[in-house]
Amino acid sequence: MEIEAQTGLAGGSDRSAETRGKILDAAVQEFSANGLAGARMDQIASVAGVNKALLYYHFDSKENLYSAALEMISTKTRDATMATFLRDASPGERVLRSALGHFDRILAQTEFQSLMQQEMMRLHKGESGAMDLLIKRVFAPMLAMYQSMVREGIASGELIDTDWLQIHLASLGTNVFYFMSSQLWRELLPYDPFSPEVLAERRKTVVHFLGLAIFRDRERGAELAEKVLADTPMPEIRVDKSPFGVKHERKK
Amino acid sequence: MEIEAQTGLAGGSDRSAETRGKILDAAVQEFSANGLAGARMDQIASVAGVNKALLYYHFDSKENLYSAALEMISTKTRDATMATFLRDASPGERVLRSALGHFDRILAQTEFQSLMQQEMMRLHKGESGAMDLLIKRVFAPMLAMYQSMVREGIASGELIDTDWLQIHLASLGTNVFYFMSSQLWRELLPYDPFSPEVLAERRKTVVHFLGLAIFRDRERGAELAEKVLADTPMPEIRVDKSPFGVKHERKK
DNA sequence: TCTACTTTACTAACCAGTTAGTTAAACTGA
DNA sequence: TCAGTTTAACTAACTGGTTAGTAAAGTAGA
Repeated sequence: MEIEAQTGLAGGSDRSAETRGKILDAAVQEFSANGLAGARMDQIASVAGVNKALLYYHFDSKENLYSAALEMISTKTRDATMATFLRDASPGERVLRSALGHFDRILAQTEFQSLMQQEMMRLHKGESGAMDLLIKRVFAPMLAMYQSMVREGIASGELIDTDWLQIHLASLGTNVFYFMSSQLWRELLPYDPFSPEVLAERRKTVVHFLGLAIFRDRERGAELAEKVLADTPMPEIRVDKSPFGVKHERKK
Repeated sequence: MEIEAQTGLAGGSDRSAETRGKILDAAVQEFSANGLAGARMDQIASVAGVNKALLYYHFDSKENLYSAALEMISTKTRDATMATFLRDASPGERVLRSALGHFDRILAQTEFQSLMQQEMMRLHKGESGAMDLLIKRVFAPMLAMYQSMVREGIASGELIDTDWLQIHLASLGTNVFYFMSSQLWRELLPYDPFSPEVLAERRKTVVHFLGLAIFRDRERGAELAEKVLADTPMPEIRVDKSPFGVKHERKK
């Protein structure tokens, strides 16, 4: 028995696995750009270079394909994140590293963030969809690890004595908010908030600020921030920035 | 000449103004719950208690109605926010107050936040829509005021010397992220993250954390946080929490 | 000969927007 | 003061474009 068959519903050959991969990639693109309702099955088929009927052959429905795409990208993201937590370093340093990793991951791959935002809004409306699974398999383990990391840091006296969730929210929230509102900053700030230079500066500021905010000894926080930044280069920014996805408009 | 006629497109009688108000309220509800694409004109009409054609009589199109609804609620929010900035207090205290005010505003009225989130995603896709106007009339003045407030605080030595934008992002980001992911926390945390007690605790933590993070003198930050919290009671939480909006499903 | 895939043509639903008409209040002039 | 006229506010029923999903028959490779 093979190891796959997690996401797809049909067949199991090499060829079909490859095709499913192409479809999933196209689906991630289309869904992250247009949302579940806004995405067009024809567009996904066209980008994947296959016939529309094939989407229904492999994944039974639009929702099914959506779930599969969501699961694929989430698993990827989880594995990348968990790696940060497991480094050999003090809890405080790992908190800084994970904040930086989060920043870089959003930079390098917008799709996950975009899909999550949409999924949050769907969850709000009670259309849980594929989220239940993700919560158990992706978010719960990540959060548990984060929690024990921060608690360890508080217990050892390295970090200030505050709610561990607050540190988590402050780290992630700042990044998510910045990228979420990116187009707003573009209009509001007198400089381009997504030029490589400005991004590098933001990255620094995020980590330094966190260093000043959460460490008992602010000087140590600043030093660690410096160290973490020094050995983590900023990822390449993808060039396909703004026009990401295709608009679908009704004709008049 | 009358003062109104800003949002609506037709007539100007008392009766029509009242009807337009009802339609706009219904529209805010439906659009914030379902997004521009997901909202149903039939549903808005039904909630407003009028015929669908009347929506087209008063506002020419779905997009037009959307813009009008967005503008109405944004103006409301801006006025509430500006009030915080203008209090007679030190810059640092006003920063704390505005963070708390932001938290409370999201609590008391989810619609604005929800609409903004959606509008951010549309902006990303280049469908700027009504946002250009809002940026000039709502966000630009708020941001300018915030910036000078923080800079004043840094200049006087009250606040740490960091990018003013970082303080802004950290304050707002934490709140936005918490409420955006509310349903996720509901599943992940061992307690209800939206019970009045937990919310009160979050509110405290947010302000205290900011006090510790941005003030040169941490003790002063803690004291000011205490003071600000003491004279700002938490708003009532609306009871119509989770099921906000109506789902639209295709029939099989 | 089976699995993976294509092609073409279709349907059923959905939903923004329109049309053609109704109601009632306000205005007009003799 | 009231019949006649206009106009703003509103409705019921329909139209037409769009799109998820299906059906059925066929092709290519291993």
